[in-house]
Amino acid sequence: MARGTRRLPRAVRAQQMLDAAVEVFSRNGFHDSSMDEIAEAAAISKPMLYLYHGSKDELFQACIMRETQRFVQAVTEGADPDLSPREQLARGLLAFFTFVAEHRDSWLVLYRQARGQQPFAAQVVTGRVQVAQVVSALLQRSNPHELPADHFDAVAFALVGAGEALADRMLDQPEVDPQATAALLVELAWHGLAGARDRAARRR
Amino acid sequence: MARGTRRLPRAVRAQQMLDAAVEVFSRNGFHDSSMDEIAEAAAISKPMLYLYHGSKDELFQACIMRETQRFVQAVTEGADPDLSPREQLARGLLAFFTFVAEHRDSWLVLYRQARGQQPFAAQVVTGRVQVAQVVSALLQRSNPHELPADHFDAVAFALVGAGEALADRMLDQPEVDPQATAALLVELAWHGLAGARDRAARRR
Amino acid sequence: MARGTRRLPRAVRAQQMLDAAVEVFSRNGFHDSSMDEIAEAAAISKPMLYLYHGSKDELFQACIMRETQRFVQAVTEGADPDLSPREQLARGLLAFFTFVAEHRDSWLVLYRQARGQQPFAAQVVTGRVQVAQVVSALLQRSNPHELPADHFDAVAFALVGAGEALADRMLDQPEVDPQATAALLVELAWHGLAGARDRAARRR
Amino acid sequence: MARGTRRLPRAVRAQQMLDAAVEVFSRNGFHDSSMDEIAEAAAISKPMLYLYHGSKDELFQACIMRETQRFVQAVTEGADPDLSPREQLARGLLAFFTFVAEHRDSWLVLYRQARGQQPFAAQVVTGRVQVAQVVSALLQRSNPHELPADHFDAVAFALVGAGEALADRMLDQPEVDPQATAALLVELAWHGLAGARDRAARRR
DNA sequence: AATGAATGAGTTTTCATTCAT
DNA sequence: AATGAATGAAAACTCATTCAT
Repeated sequence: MARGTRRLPRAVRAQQMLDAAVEVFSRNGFHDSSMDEIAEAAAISKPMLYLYHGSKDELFQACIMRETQRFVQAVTEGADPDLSPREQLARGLLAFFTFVAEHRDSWLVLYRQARGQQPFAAQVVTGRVQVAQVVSALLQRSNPHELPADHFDAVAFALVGAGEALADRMLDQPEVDPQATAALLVELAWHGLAGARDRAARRR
Repeated sequence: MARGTRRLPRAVRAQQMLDAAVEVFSRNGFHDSSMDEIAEAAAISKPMLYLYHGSKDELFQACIMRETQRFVQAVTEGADPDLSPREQLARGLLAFFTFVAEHRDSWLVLYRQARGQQPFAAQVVTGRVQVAQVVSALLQRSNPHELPADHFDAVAFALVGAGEALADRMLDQPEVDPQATAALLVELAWHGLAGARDRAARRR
Repeated sequence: MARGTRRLPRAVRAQQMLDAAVEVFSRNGFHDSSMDEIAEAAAISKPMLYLYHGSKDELFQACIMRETQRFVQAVTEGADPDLSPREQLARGLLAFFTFVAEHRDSWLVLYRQARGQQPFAAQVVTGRVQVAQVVSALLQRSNPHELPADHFDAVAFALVGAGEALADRMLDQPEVDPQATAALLVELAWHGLAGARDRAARRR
Repeated sequence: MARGTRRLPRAVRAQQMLDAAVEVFSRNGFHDSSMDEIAEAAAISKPMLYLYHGSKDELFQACIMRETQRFVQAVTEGADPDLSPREQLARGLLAFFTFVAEHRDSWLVLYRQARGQQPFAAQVVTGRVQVAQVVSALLQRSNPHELPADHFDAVAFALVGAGEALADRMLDQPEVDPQATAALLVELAWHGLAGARDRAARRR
């Protein structure tokens, strides 16, 4: 307070470093990113990186955590427990695809880089499992029939994988938009190919 | 240290080395696997690795190519164009999940390691796209309705992603068997959650 | 192990390294000098060598360039265009032999090591050709007769070779001094053996 | 000639290997020539190289010795003690330049490669000194004046150096022929630049 | 007599990481 | 608070040399 405007220097600095780190990591991968390069991208000296983030591993950790959090927040934001499960899924997926489209780097760090790097993969996998569990619960609520919970877990996993693949595809094909992708996946989840066929038939 | 049989013919040695390399790469990742470690795992000296495979990159390449070929062969083997699309998909998926269950390392190298490593990712992605196209063609044949090809491409990608995720899950949960996983995914593809519900209802 | 002064400014350190490198290269030759040995001779760590000079090749390059420059400067220093060609040559040769006597290592690196090493030989040869051309011009000016320029080029080359050989001999025979060697070569250049003979006759 | 021509016993084989070795060494230098490459150039297996020549060093030694001997023989061949010293020198130089022109590789191995390589340089230097002594004796006989032997030694060295430089130049300029080069150097030795000038004057 | 198979010992090079100021 | 200077440790890669057949 005494310094008024110099209120959050540390925190801001730390964020700037993370920005640079995420950018570099997503571009070159974990191992092919040197601390030198990251320091340069952040326009600070290497000792500063170490002072703020401890080590390369911890820095990568910090990246993962921040991006995970952003990701979770973006997807959770519009959640509304009063909506139907299907509508909840639809909104979540739309948020997801939108996030990926707008935060390429975040997504690539999480999905491409972190998953293959031994000490960090577990963390990402855990996150994925949690998302799957939320989806599973959603599906169970929408299908109050006598099916084992395990069935819905599996389906949820499949949906998550499908979402990831479509996100990946979207990154390669700029003409595909998040809206359409989300709609497709919801339909696929609810009615499978049959749904698409029927929908097409109805349209006629 | 009893190095097994010495003086093997080239072809055999080359395979031994690939076996060791796949094992080590799948365990540690590309960068955290040293040529020393691989040489030791193969029970040969490092120069042999270089003599037979040129460089670490080329060795990894060779791993990817061999495992890709094995993978493609396993999944393609039972293909029968006379069957219905659904049946073809069912068989392909069964072969796929069986392969993953029986060749953990192959799958991990391809799915986890190669996809994140800059110079090799393209190759794996290409393979994935090809698989998706085959699936897309299959789906189109089974749904002779007025839907754009692009729709089926997207659905095919989603299926591929779903398959990968379920394969991943299977590796963590030994009680899940390939048969059930394949059945689940076919059902999901054809009828979505509705399918599962109806099936459950019918069962009652 | 009392590493002399630590934490020197860049420029000074870079020179220290070149000093050590020239010494080691001149002693062992390019290939038989390891970066380890050079680092030790420079009393610094290997990474410093790479940080300051890029690679072994570049380090050798840097040595050649610095020593070439020193050499050229030493030989050119006393040049005076107003003097007679013969006097100019005499001074140049004296400077040359003096330089060699006082900078053994410089000379050996340039003359012995660099000339045989494939990527660097060209550079040294080029320098030699330039020196020969200067000498050739000098000779032409002192012999305004109808002889083709090519003749003087050849003679200049011969003189350069003679100078190198005498320099080499001087290094093996400490009692031979630069002064006498330079005088000998000038005389030889101007009058050949006849000159020596006549001079001897005159002396009688 | 199924196996007919497989007569060539040890000696011939050994020579073939030396041929290959000289060619490779002169092309790449000592260190950048691998035993693999030499074996391949000689169209035999590596163990044969070792069987016949012991080690890389010994092989290089053998090359130097054979080429030195060829060189000495070529230059000595036309020697005739009854001729005048000047004529003897002229013949020797002609033989020398002719040899260099016709045996590029031999010369390059001796002059360029061997002189810089630590364990072998001494041998080449010794040969050079011996040649210089022969020349020195020649010069003394042709100048029966009161000059110290040491003077002639120095002049002889200068001549040797001049010869080497002109040989080097000749290799780069194919239009220069041995005959002219030898004549030039003899004239230079006997009368220096004055000789050339007078000769030019006489021609007019 | 000849060779394909194999390796020990080294080299250059690159980082993540820490001093000293 | 910030950084230029410095390094320990390890990795990829090569090559002269030797077995075992």
